[in-house]
Amino acid sequence: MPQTDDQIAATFAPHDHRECAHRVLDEAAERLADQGARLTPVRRRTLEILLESHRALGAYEVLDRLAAEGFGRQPPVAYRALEFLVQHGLAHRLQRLNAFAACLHPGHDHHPAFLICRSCHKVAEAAAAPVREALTHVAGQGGFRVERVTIEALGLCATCAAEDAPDSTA
Amino acid sequence: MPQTDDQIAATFAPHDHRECAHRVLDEAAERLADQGARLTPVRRRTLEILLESHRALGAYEVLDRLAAEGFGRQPPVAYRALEFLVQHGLAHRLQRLNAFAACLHPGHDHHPAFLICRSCHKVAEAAAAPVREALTHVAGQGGFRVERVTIEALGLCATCAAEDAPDSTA
DNA sequence: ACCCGGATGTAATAAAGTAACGCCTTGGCG
DNA sequence: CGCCAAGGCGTTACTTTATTACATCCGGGT
Ligand SMILES: [Zn+2]
Ligand SMILES: [Zn+2]
Ligand SMILES: [Zn+2]
Ligand SMILES: [Zn+2]
Repeated sequence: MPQTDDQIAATFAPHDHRECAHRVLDEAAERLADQGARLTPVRRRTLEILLESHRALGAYEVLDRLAAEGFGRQPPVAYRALEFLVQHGLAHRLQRLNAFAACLHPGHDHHPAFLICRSCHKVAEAAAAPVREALTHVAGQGGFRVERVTIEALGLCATCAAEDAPDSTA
Repeated sequence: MPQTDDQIAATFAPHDHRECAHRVLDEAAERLADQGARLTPVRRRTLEILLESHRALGAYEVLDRLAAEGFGRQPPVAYRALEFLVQHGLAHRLQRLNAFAACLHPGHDHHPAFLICRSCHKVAEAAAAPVREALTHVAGQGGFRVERVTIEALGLCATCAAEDAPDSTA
């Protein structure tokens, strides 16, 4: 399974995020090497940018960052890098947000459910298997064969709920 | 519950669609009257347009239709009518498609799961309760309180699967 | 050196969505 | 009736998101 309950809480709770980023980046490099895919500078930098926080970034936010660092400043630069990362399971696209987030569990279940906190805007990945199973069952009864699912939840994370404040971007 | 398994199959199978549309339109008018909301000409026509098929339409497709019939030809015309319908539970927005579909079960569960056939492009509404429950449970273990969910499945409907052809727009 | 495919970069354009404003109708009220 | 407030409709203008098309560059194989 992609992540335990602790990992959901860990995403939202304050933590040493450097460690998150390093771990994922290392795993990413390794996975790509296996697949014979190249982690070029733009791609690597794009992943690093996504990894800077647990928030999802729009393609144009990423593009601005890349452009500021000397990479191309046209939309395809960002879209291509992001698409590459998504295809190789290193990032996810959030439909509700038109945004992208680094995958924190590369190599595991690549179609997780997303939990989006409406207060801190962080995004956590949750195990989608049970959810997908329920959906596949319901659909199957109607003769529909599910191939891909999008599961995104909007809500309030434990950390924000504890603060009880209406907003916090910590 | 919003719909039975039969209703999923019914959506995808050939059927007298006039009947679908009439039934929903009547229910819609009734519901709006209860709520004191007005089903104005643009709004009514927008709903009728969505009801013409079980496919989801983009805002601009709807707009083109409205414009051709003498309504305004600027985006807000379509977006306002669509938003009104969504807010009153008469239509749904599909995140994956950036598109809208008439709700075929107004008055019931207003946050269904959507089953989108990749071949005929029809959209069916499935009972989301069990799915949402599974998600709420998983999220809850991580301390996340789910408030709204988006559940959309891409796949193949029974009718298209039976035809076994890779594509059919019937 | 030559060629090739993949990766970058660009310009240009499409598609989706929103803000802001004015006019007109509806419906309540003196 | 005349008046006003609210809501609905239409328009202009604009923002945000995403794609198409094409030139260039780089690395590896021959
Ligand atoms: Zn982290
Ligand atoms: Zn939060
Ligand atoms: Zn029908
Ligand atoms: Zn189908």
